[in-house]
Amino acid sequence: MEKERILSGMRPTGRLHLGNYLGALSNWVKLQDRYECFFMIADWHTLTDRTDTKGLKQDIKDVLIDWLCAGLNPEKSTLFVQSHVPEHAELHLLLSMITPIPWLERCPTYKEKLEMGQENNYGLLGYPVLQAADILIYKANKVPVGEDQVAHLELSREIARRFNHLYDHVFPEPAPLLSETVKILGLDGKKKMGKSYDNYISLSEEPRIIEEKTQGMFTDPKKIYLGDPGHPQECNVYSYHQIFGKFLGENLEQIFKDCKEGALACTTCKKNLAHLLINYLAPFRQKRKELEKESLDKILNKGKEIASRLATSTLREVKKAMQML
RNA sequence: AGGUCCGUAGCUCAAGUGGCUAGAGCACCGGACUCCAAAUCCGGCGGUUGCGGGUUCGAGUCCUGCCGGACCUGCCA
Repeated sequence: MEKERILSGMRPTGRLHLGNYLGALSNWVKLQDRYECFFMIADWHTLTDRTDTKGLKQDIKDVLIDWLCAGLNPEKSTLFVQSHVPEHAELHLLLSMITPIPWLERCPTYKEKLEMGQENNYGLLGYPVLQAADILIYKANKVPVGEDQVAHLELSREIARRFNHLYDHVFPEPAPLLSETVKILGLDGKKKMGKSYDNYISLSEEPRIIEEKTQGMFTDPKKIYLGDPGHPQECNVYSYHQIFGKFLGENLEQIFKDCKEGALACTTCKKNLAHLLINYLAPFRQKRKELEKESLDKILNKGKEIASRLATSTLREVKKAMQML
């Protein structure tokens, strides 16, 4: 029986951080064996809010390197850059003709971005249509998404349905693949980890920087003096211990108890965490060092080839269905 | 293409009819306080006022050209 197909993507934001890894990437790695996977670096999508394209190439490379460090395997999965397969754009154009604007205007992410003061450009409004094209051009059955992406995926399904109804049954409706992911808050303990909040730890972070950053983490505001009882269940540093502790065999119960009794100083607790993270990330740093020396064009070229073949074939079906061939 | 308005610190905005060294909040950095961090209190950094000309003793402010942006009208893609 044929494997189901998956498409997912990330925007080229440069080096990835723990949030990217725990929230999506580590899950992708697991999906590789069960599904036929297409993983895309969405450089076109990033243009909706990035006009400065200096450094974009490096950002793409950095994302790819981190993917490989995390365990994405180009022998198993197709890793490619969106703009290397221009068929996405052609399908996007065709789909845009059957997509009513109100469908796009009511997207929560779109409305949020506008409220944030982002420029209301054509590409931003059409973002979900391009996303639909990304998915449908590979006839992906499943799309691993976070909660925040469900609405956009719903739109892809509607567009697929509409196309199938108007022309011919070309597209399978892509279903969301919700998998349990680890949510990690940023170093500030307030917002989710994100590059733009500057509250992250990169997968490739230098040990010295990891020490500095963990030292600056937000802790329990009720624990002022050394010896004060802590509240580990509400402390962001403890939640990091919970996430990463198992990898180095930490005794979580002991930490919890010591913190609660005031026996564990936050400084010590943070030093331990830094040590933990440095060890946890050591393999990433090691792997990156090796990969940085290599040319990765081979991987991207292979990805482009496989993706293009499929994309071209789907696009031909689409145009046939529309009586354009 | 034409018309109206606008452009001041990284961000949001101040600077009566031209007039002292262009100010404040947020952000950032440092200090105090903490085992750290946060909160709070001090202190600091930060500007060729979009660019170039002009009028004037004196221009962020007035005139002009360009650049950039918002909105309106036309062009019936």
